[in-house]
Amino acid sequence: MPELPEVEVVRMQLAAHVSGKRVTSVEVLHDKTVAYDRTAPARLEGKTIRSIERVGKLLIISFTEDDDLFVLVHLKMTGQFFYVSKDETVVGGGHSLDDKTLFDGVWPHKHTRLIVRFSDDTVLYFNDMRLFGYFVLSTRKKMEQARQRFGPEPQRDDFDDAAFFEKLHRRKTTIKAALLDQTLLAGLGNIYVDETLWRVKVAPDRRANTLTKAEVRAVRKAASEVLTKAIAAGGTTFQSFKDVENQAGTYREELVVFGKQGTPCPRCQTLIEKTRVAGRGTHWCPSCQQ
DNA sequence: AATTATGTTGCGGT
DNA sequence: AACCGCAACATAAT
Repeated sequence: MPELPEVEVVRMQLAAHVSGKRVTSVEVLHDKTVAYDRTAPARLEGKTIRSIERVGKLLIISFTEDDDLFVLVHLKMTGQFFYVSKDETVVGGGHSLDDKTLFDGVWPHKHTRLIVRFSDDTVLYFNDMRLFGYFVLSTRKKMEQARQRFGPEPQRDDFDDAAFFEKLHRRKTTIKAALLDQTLLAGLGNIYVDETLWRVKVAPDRRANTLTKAEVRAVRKAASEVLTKAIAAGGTTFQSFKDVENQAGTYREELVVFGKQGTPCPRCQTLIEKTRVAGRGTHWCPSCQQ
């Protein structure tokens, strides 16, 4: 269930390990993963990976030999990549609820949906337990359309705070629902929204249109800091998730409210509550978040 | 057995 | 024409 930091960690790992490699075969193990077009991935055979980019939580793979061919990958809740070299050493990464089932040292396993093999005998596995994720071929036009559905990412230095305020000001929904909307702001998910709102002392069920300009600026800044720190920590890991070179992301240690219900708020000692906002489990301090 | 899960999308209603 | 809230997608753990 990766959010922007986890997807960025995966992107960096993939860029380091498969950029410049030539695809020799793509094996589709589950049709839904490729939008039921099981023959399409064969078009990747013989192509060399040029780059791996990320927009919000979406990965975009491009190829040296074809300007109009892209792969769009979304991990959704349980998608993960593992990159395995000839000697079976894991040097790729992914994310899972519980790697006892999803990452048991055997490839492929029951949740492996697609296998990409490269000319140097290395292999990339795409696993996705819940089958919400996708790995689909795209034209440049469709790729651009997908890109345009995302709002700006909070870390951008050209972020337009005034435009963001105007958008939020027109929203009647809760600030939490608004921050989860990827067309407004790209990258935050349930964990990092809760962490961001705690930092700026805003209650998750406040109406988005009640935030002041100063609060909106603070939200953007806090979101940026949270995402940047989470990337630096290798993402957030629950259960026993393993990451780059078999390391777990350590941002979990820095979480203040997510999963901390019943523990004292580090700012005011009031107990953190877990409620439901925007249909999601929501963690917050009822005293200092207003 | 029922509830929950770090994400998005499509639907009916406003 | 937006915008809103919620069910749906599919699987496993508690």
